[in-house]
Amino acid sequence: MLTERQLRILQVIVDDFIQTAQPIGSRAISNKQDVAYSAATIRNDMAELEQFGLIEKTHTSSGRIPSEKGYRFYVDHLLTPFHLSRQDTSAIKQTFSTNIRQMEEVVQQSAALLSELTNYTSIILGPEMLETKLKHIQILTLSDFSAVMILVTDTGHVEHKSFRIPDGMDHAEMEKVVNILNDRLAGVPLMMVPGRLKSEVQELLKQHTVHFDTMFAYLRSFMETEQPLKLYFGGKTNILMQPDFQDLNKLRSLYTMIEEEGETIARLLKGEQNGLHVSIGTENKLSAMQDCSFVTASYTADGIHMGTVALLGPTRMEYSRVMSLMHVLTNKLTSAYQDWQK
Amino acid sequence: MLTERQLRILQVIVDDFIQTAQPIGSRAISNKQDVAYSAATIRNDMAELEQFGLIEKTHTSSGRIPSEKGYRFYVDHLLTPFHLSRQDTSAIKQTFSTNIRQMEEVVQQSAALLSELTNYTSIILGPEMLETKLKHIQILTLSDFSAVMILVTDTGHVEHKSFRIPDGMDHAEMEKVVNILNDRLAGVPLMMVPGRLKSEVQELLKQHTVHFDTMFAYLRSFMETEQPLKLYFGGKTNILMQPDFQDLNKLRSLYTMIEEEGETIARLLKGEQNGLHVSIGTENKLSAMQDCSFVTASYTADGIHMGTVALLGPTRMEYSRVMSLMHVLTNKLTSAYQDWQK
DNA sequence: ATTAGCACTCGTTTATGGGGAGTGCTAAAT
DNA sequence: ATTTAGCACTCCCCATAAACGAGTGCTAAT
Repeated sequence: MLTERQLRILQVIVDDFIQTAQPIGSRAISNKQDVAYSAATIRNDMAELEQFGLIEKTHTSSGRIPSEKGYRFYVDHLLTPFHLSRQDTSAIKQTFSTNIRQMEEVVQQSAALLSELTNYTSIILGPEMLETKLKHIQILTLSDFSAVMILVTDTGHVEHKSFRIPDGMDHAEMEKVVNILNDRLAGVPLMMVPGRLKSEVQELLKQHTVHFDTMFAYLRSFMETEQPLKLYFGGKTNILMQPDFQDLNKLRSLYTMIEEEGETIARLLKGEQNGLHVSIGTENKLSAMQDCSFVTASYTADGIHMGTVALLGPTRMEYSRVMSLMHVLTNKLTSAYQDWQK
Repeated sequence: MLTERQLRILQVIVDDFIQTAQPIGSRAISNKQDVAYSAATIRNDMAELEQFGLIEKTHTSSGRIPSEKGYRFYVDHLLTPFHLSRQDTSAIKQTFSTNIRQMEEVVQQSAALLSELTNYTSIILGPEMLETKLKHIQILTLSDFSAVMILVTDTGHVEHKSFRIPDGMDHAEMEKVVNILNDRLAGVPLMMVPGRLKSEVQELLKQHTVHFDTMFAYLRSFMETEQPLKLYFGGKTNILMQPDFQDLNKLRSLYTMIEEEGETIARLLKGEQNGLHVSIGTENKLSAMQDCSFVTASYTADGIHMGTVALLGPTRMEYSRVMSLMHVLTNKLTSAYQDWQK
C-alpha cells in the first residue's frame, strides 16, 4: 500500500507535470513550498511509486513523469474538489444568460466556451432526435422545373432538399402529394418515418398520383438518408497547439482524426451516456487518441439522455478544472433544455 | 535574355523539383534522358539562371531549387499544354454524371473530387446569392411557446430559425405577420431584404400587430445576420501531408488558417472573379499561405460570376495538371449550373 | 525513519574531423 | 566561340568524442 506521503508526492508530480509538461526531480519536489521532506526521502518514495507503475522516467536519470496508470490513480483518488474561478463561472453564466431561441445555438456556444476556457478541443454531440417527431412537410415550387421540400420537426429542426419536378407534374398533383405526406407522416417520430413511408404512403401515392415512380424515389432518398449526427467542434486547433504534440506524425494523425473521423467520434459519444467519464491514453480505442485524454459528460432532459459533451486534451490534462467545468456545463445544458421545452 | 537551352533547363529543374521535392544538381540534369548537354554546360547556364533570380541554392554547394520567381516564370511561359489522364477525365465525368438535384451537393462533390485527384486542399466558394431572391416566408408553430420561421430563396436555399412566441400572441396575429412579410418581401433580392424590412415592413407591422416590439426584434436579428458565405473544403488534411511542411509551426499556422480564417479566405475568393489565377508564395496576402500556391478559377452562369474554385498546395505544385483539372471542372460546374436552372 | 553524501548514468551540448554532393573556375577540346 | 573535362573549394551531414549537468540509487550517518 501507498503511504500518505507517497500519495502526496504522486499528487505533486502529477500537478506539476500538468502545469509544466516537464519531468520533475526529487530536488524540485523537495523545494516546493508545501513539501517538507528532503530530496532523498522523496527519491525513496519515488522509487516505490515507480515500482507500482504510477510514475516513469523518460530515461535512466531524469525526473519522473506520471504514467498512464498514474493519471488514472490521480483521477480516481487524488482529485481535490475544485472550485471554479470567478472568471470561469461568470463566463459560463454569460453564455447561458441570453434568451434561448435555438437549442443548436446554445450547444454550439457551449462547445466554443468549453474549448476557450480550457484550450483543449471540445466536441459536443447535439440533442438526439430519437424522440423528435415530424411536425410538418411542405413543398415549395421554385420554378417550373424545380422545387424544394422542407421538413420541420417539433424541436424546430428544419431539413430541406431541392429537387427537379418530374416532367408534366402539375401543381394540383404536387399538392396532393403534400397532403398525403402530411396526413400520414405528421406527428410520426423521425426514426419511424422511413418505415411509415413504405408501409402507408407508398400505396396511397401509387393510387393518387401519376408520377409515382420518380416522386417516390425522391422521397426515399430524402427521408432515408440517415439523420446526420450533429457534432459540434470547438477549438479544433487548440489541441494541436499543446506542447505535448511535437511529433509531426502524431500531429498529422490527430488532425486527420478530427477532420475525418467524425462518424467514429459520434458513435463513441453516443455510447457514453452516464455521468462524467474519463478515458486516459490507451484506454481510448481510437489509435490517434492514444496520447490524449478524453472526458465525456452527458446531459439529459427529464432524465432521458439528450446529448454528450466531450473534451479532448493531452493526457496531461487539467483534470480537476475540466471535470468541474463539464459538470457545471452539462447541468446548465440540461436545465437550458428543460427551459426551452417549457 | 535567356537562351533556348536555359529555358529548357529551368523547365527541367522545376519539373523535377515538383516531383521529388529535392534540390537537383547539374550532373543529375545532364543524366536525364532528354538532356544532351554536359554537366559543366548546365552549370554555366544554372549560374546565369540564378543571376536572373529564377533558381536558388539551399546552401553554397547544393543543387538548385526553383525560386518563387522561377515558378512564376514557369507558370507564365513554360507550361506545356497538358492533357489529362484517362483516370482524371473519367473521374470528373462520373462526378457530374448523376442527375443534379441539389446544386450545393454538386459543389461539395467537386471540392471533394478536386482534392482527391490532386492531394491538395480544395476550397470552393458556393454560388453567390447576390442575385437570389426571397421566394417565400413561413412561420410554423411548434408548440404554444415556440415557432420556427423559414425562408426559402428562389435557388432552393432554405434558412430557418426557431424562436419563442411572444406571450399572448395568437395564431391570427402570427398569420397577419406572415402575410405582411410575404406581401412585402417575396421576390426581393436577399441583399435588399434588411433595407426593405426597415423601410416598408416596419410601419405596417406597427400598425397591424400588437406585439410589434418583440416580433420586429426577432425579424431583424434573423434577417440581418449576414448571409454566411458558403465555403466548401475538400481534403483539409491533404496539404498538411505534403513533405514540404516539415516545420511544426508552419503546420500549425496553416491549420489554424484553414480552420479559422474561413471568412478571410471567402473574401479572398470573392475577389477572384476572372478565369484562372495563380498566386505563388509571397504573392499571397495571408501570411500562413506564403509557402503555398493558391490557384483560383471562377465559374459562371450566363456570363455572370457564380462562385470560385480554389486549390491550396505547396509552391511546388503540379501546376500543369492542376490548371487543366480546374479548367475542366469550372466548365463542368458552369454547364451544370446552367442545366440546373434550365 | 529520515537525510546527507557521493558515485554513476545518460541526455544535451559543443567541438572535431572525415565523406560526399555540388559548385565555380580555368584550361583544353571541339 | 561553345562546349566540356578537370580540379580545388564549400558546406551540409554524420559519426565520434568530450565536457557538463540534472537526477538517480545506494550507503552511511543522524
